[in-house]
Amino acid sequence: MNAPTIRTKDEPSPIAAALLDWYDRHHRRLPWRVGPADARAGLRADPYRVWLSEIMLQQTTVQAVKPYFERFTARWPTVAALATAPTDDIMKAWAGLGYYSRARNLKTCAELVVERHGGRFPDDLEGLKALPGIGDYTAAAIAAIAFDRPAAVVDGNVERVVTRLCAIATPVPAAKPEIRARVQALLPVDRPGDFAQATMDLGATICTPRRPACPLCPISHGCEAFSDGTQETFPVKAPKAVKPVRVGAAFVAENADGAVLLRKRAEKGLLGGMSEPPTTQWTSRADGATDIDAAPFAAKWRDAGTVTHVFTHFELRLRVFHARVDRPAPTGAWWSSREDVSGEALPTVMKHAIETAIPGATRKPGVAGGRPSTGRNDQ
DNA sequence: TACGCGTGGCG
DNA sequence: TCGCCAAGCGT
Repeated sequence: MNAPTIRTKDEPSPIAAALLDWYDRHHRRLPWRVGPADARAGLRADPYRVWLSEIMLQQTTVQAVKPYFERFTARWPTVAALATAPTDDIMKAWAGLGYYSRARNLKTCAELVVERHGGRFPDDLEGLKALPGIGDYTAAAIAAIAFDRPAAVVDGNVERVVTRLCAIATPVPAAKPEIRARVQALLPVDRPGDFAQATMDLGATICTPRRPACPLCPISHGCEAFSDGTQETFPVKAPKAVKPVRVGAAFVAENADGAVLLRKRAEKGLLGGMSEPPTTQWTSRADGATDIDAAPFAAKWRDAGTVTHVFTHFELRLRVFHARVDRPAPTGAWWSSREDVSGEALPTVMKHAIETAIPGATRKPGVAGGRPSTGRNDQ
């Protein structure tokens, strides 16, 4: 940190002033955002849209979130509308975005906002943090962006910007308290929401993990790491554990009409509440059950190939079998018609498994490029 | 504190 | 190709 500058109470620090000035000129335009000009005219973003976007953006890129955000807000324009939506509809709309506990919490949180808070989000950190799915970061982001509260917003971008700015060598996440204190000290009292978004924009576009564009950075003059030429060494991270490999099998059953047999996973845990074709248990043992013997019922199972999918903490190798069968769905399962499959709450890994067995099955039917209704894929 | 929890894009 | 990583939260 540079020598502290003497300034009057409400005057932003030179760093914050430079950052806000840069934000005024270079801010990103995003569907959930109110631009700096409107913000300074007193306009605030809709707390519902800020909340929804922040939940979607947890560990997820802006590019991936955009279409989901548009679909959600078009279908459920208010928190009250979302609160009354069937959980299954929300899970289906969330399918593909990942971290599905976010979708379950989304519904619960909307209900609580309606029941406990009359349909309005709390405007303080404590009230926000009491809601499911809202932690330190999201509470601060909503408080600052939607309610202009002087909250220190610390996400991965801010961690990177601040550890470089102040050359903080403590590994993250242990450095979190120190980072938060630095942010709080920099906070401009009159524009906390813009400051939060400015810091995140800087991290996303200039102060990037690799090859940061320091010559374009509005606060490089105050950056310790830049002056040392060590910017790419921050933030310091603890070494990560190796990923174990798990193996299993998925059984994609297709009937004469092209319907696919699906079942629902347990509500909690991995891919909780989502749908899938029947699979074996996934085991880290190399000799895990990947055989036809593990099929949910006897059929002429054909080995369709293997899907490899990397989760956060393990790698899954899923051997895929395919069969034409004509029988009622077992208890707890259902035949999902050709038209319905694309709209099911299928995680990406399960879509891939089904595609491996039946190319085109999870794409929307009736459009060019879809699988012809008479097409057979048996080899 | 450390782990469980998805997915897609990028160099 | 593949490891890294992206606006974290809950337990």
